[in-house]
Amino acid sequence: MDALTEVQQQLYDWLIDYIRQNQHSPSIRQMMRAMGLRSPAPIQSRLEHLRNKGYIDWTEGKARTIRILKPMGIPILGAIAAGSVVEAFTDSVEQLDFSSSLLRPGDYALRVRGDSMIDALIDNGDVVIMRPVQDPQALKNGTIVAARVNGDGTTLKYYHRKGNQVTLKPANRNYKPIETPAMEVEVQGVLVGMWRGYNPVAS
Amino acid sequence: MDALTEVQQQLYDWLIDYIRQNQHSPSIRQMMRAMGLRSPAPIQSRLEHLRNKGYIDWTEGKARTIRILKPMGIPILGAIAAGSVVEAFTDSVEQLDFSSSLLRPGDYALRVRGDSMIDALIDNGDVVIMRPVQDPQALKNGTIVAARVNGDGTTLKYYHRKGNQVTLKPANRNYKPIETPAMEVEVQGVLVGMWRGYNPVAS
DNA sequence: GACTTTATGGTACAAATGTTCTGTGAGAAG
DNA sequence: CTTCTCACAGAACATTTGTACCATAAAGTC
Repeated sequence: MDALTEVQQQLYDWLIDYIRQNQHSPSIRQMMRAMGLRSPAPIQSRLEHLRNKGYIDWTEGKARTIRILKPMGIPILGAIAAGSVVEAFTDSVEQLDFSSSLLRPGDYALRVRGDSMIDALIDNGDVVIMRPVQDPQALKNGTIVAARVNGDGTTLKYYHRKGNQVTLKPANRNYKPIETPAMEVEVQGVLVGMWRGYNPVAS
Repeated sequence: MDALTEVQQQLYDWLIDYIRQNQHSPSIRQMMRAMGLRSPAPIQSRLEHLRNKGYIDWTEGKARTIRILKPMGIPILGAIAAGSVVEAFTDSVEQLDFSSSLLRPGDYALRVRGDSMIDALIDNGDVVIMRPVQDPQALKNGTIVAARVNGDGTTLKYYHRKGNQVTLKPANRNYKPIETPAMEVEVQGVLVGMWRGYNPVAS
């Protein structure tokens, strides 16, 4: 990714902020005013530079169609020590992207009920993000899947297959694995992510 | 939230899909063509209905400025049993929202290093989403915070305060709590969420 | 100095676009 | 039946808006 000049960076930062707040891109004359300019031409020029450098894109001739190509999300500022006190904030620019790369169309979420996956650090109340499987044959052993056995109900388990025998293992010693023919198992999705929300105002 | 007529629902669904894919709202004539109409007036009418019912909003007179008011995200299809096989998919319409309500401007993420929060089900490599604290005095005991002690480094710990004494407790018996005067503790954020990504193609 | 890139101001134009108005018709509610 | 709401077509208009062109100037590069 090419570097930006100062004014290009200013416009780019403002653009991202505007789109985040308003859910749509501004018009060129809006950017003109925001940058303190009195002509649309400089904005046009900066936008073309931003496009040439791969930061943005838009549909030519159409109003307010600028797209941010770099993933949007919240910045991962650095690493935090959960062991001993070691690391401080850095100026890392890694981004946690919720919009495009992590989630795909078709993904869905499930709220976890129960504690059978507790050893996999998935708790009751957590939200798991699942992705439908196109090719059940390509499923790797050890992946966590949402599977329905015998039309009964959907459970979250480790998936293990040996020949035509499938074992669904919970991550909790108090529960027993389910062993059944592959025919009986309908894999509804593989685990791609997990979200746990905290309420900061709790006592 | 008021109910929608069939054509209104169609337009609304198409709108959400379009905005999700293109990062900007379509024009009225685009919607017209997508709905198979030959006049912009019906779209105008449907949009006003959607606005009156609280689903969308836009800036009058400006092109492509429609905003979706209902949170966007991926649908939470239901609950999944992690204990025993109990629940099936439902037609729940709850949404896991990554764009507006869960995350706020100013939020940032940190990648967790170490295992001191393992008993809180936060693992090495997880990404925690933190929110800056406006009023450190209002911090409740028991919340998980990113705190810097004595200018040393930032750690993720449970926050407990008693008078002017602050205790930062790890969620791992192998580590000891840090006890220090409140003066020495700089709380950089409270935990509002946690994300763990899985790679479905792993063996 | 000559040349290129970038930044800026000003103006102009065609296309895109939101909006309004008129008229017609279907269906539900009273 | 009357009334109301909603849906659709067609046309027209004013504004917004992307784009192009011309000219000036500052800064860096050769």
